[in-house]
Amino acid sequence: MTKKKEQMAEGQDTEKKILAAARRVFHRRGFAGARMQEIADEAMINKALLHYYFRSKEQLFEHVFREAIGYTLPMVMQTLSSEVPLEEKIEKFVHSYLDMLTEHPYIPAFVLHEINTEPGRLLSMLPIGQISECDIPGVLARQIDVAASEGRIRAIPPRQFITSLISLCVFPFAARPLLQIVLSMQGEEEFAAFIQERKKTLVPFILNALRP
Amino acid sequence: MTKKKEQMAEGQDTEKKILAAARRVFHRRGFAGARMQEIADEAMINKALLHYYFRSKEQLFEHVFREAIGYTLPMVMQTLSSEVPLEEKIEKFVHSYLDMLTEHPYIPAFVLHEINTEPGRLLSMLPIGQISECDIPGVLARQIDVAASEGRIRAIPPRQFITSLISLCVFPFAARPLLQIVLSMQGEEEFAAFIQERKKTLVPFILNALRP
DNA sequence: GTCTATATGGAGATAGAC
DNA sequence: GTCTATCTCCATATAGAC
Repeated sequence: MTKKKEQMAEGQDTEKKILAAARRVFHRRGFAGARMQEIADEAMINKALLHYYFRSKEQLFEHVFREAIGYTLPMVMQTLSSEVPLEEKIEKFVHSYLDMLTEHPYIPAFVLHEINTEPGRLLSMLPIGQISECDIPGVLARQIDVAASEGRIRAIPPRQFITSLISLCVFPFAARPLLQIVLSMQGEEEFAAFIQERKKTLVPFILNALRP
Repeated sequence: MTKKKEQMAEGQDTEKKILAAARRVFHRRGFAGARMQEIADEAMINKALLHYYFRSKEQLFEHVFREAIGYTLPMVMQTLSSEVPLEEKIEKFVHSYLDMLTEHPYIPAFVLHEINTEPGRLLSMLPIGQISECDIPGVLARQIDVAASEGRIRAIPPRQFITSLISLCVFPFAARPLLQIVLSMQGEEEFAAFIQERKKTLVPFILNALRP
């Protein structure tokens, strides 16, 4: 292996280490609360290297933010706007979403905060085209209409249904520290058990809510 | 009116103006993102006055945070741990909570962010004693048990039920900017209409979800 | 590519006149 | 109580050696 290849390999590795560290720090503290020094420490490299790889804090943040959106939004949109039957779709959504959030538990609080703090600047980082293109409310409106006319479910305003579906999955992760107090569940494992239990109870809860 | 009284009156007025401005700025930007200068500008006073009234940014923040908790948590705890029948309690909770959040729409995102960012420091600002004292899970566990044994509802783990109840009310406010895109509702009034609609659909949704 | 050292600006906080 | 001016520190960012 030549010196050059070693350097390249190191370089890619460093970039990955930086991104991993930046992810953790930005997710924990948000853009305004994050410190480049803390990111450098977590990546075990020098602060100056951050600027070598990603020019500015702003640009490093943009990577992390786009990545967070990329992990979550496409799955939500694809699942909700697909053509599988409504009942099956609900089950699939709850399971996929809770699994994904278990892997990335800090994304909800992170995205919600940033989107509320700087709506203007961050909206440009969202794939608005994709979002309106896949037309979740439209697809679900049709599915609800059909299912309601067949008497399988009660009618419900599609936007209310979508909101409820997402709320029930995402909120526990965003509110985790508070929930752990109110429900007296301390520790990682207890919360994980709570989410597993939720996977089982949420599907019948929602299906029942729609029952005629 | 003496000079002294005028000064006192001015003083109280200034303190109120500062708190009102601090509330807006902290709610929008969070602790780390807020600037004392911006608070001073919004209050239309000098930056130095902030420190005259509230020694430090930290202390000013503590006022705003405690106030936010005070607006929201007591109502939630009292409503959920009261002894009214379950069905009635659900209706009362949804209405009171959505009304309160409509008045303070930025509190959810604010509190969720801060509690995730600095769990340790902020937990000391929460009335932990009160929370565990009123024992929401205990009261609801009993109510659910009774209602289930009478065949009025299906059994459901209390902590799952509490989480769902709160999620369905709070999340739309915390996720408002994203929801407005996904559901194409632009503007203040459209969102207000959405919340009013939610008040009507949420109660039957939840009651139905519990039906045997 | 990676480091040390440094420039630069901005934010919280204080001193002191009025 | 309220202001202007200023101090001090810290965070981002860059320069330049290796």
